[in-house]
Amino acid sequence: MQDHSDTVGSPSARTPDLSWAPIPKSRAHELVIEAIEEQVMSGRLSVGDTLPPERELASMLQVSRAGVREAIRMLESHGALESRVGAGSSSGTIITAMPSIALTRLLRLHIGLSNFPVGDVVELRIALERTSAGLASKNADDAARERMRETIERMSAAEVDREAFNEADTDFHVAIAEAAGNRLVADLTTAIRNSLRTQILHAFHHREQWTQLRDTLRDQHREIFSAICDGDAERAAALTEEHIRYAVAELPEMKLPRDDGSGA
Amino acid sequence: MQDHSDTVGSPSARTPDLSWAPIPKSRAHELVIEAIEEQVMSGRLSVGDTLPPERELASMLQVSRAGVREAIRMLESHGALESRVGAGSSSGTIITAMPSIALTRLLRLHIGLSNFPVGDVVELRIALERTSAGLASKNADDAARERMRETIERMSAAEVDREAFNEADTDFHVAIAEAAGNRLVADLTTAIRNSLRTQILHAFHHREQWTQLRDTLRDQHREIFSAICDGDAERAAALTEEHIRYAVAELPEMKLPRDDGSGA
DNA sequence: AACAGCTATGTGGTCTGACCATTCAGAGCT
DNA sequence: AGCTCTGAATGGTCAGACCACATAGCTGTT
Repeated sequence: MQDHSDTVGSPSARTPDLSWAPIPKSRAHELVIEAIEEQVMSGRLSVGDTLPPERELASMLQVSRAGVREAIRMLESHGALESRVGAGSSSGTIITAMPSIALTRLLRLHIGLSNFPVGDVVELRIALERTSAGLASKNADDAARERMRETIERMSAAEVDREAFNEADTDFHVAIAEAAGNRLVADLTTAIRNSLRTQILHAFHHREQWTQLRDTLRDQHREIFSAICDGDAERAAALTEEHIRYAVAELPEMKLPRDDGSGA
Repeated sequence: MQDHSDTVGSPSARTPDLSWAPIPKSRAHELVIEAIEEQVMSGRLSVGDTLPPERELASMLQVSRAGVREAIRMLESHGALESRVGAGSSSGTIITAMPSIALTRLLRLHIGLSNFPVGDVVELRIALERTSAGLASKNADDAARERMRETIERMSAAEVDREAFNEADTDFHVAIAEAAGNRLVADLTTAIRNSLRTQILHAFHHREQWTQLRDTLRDQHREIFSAICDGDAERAAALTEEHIRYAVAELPEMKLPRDDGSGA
């Protein structure tokens, strides 16, 4: 933790620039977070390790247990921790690595707050999936290709309904992202997909006759799949962008953010 | 996401693969989060509004104040809330919209946990900034162009040191992202840049003679700037990718994540 | 009346201490 | 050996108190 006494500043400069205000972090839980983050950054704590028990951490850092718990909650909300009750080796608060869940919640929240228009999200999705498709064209192995093929098969099933189709659709894009070999991009792709899940499904249901749309989307998947198998990165990327733009254009209801508040 | 061991896996079948485990939400703070999120998603709460006081919320939801506070911390860590002490109108817990800070912390944390190799981050950065450059070529207004020009000027100053150069460098890329008119992409770009800030600076300092590198990078910025002013999206994107790849290649030290744990 | 200063009040921030619920390791019994 | 049961460790929750802080509004002076 840095001392917040660094008001120093350059004497000669006349307020040189902004620089984030060096807010005095007086809040206890932030100290705890800093302490934990320091351990993580220095490598003394890594995935799988367990934190000291809350009570112990509290006494070590000289804060109350509530403060420790608040810090743990914040880290947990970032997908960096997980708490398990009980005794023994598998209990306690352990360092984890589940950023995509955290990213999903974060994106969903801010989309809900209308900070991120759906159009912006779509643009990001295109950027990500172009990259994924390109990388997948080079890196995909047989198993990955099989996963993609399987989703297309599911999309082709005669009895497929909207939910199942959407699932298969999602799985196809996630499979590409994972095949690309870039965890970060894959996680972000998953997060975006999950953030928009409700709205996509909503749009699908507002589509009276969807069999034609379904077939078109499935065929586009086939083409993308083909390009990836051919190792044609450029074509895969272009087709992916085209596919996404087409889908968005065909599902205008997706842009309606406000729905009912009934969570599933 | 966690290990993708949870995905498919069973080739034979159905496995609706619902993803979301039916977690028994026994934890109190999760209920509180759901309650707040519901208000947000339904639009009853939006940016600027204030939440009921903690004590009141606690009694309304029939949980302890500690539970409420933990929920608030989690939302706060996502940049969706901010708490202020005191009385009167500007106090209390208010809904905010600061996703970029949250994204920064999240990325930094997971990069620290080695979940996201620097190479993956770079790939994402390229995807984002290609998009930004492309969009900026179409959307940039005079003010935005002026901001970019100013950063190039700062990079050209005779007395510029590594810190100042890095600041200007960052500002240039952020200016492009903002000029693109896509908040989400801009925030992510900022977050990535901030996440890597320490390591970039570290790499810069390990570079004995850096004047040549500095000039090259600055010239690349000039070219990108020129392409954007010309409205040449394709060229701007290509130059940006080239620029980033060049910088990464020239700063190999950036890939060393582990440092010493001694605070500066 | 206008202003300055003080106080009341409401808010988050923190701490303490207790108790509950869950889980596992190991003692003890069959 | 195998099973059962108990103890202990751990997170989950709660209640109540007090502190720090910032505004709103009252009070007193000019």
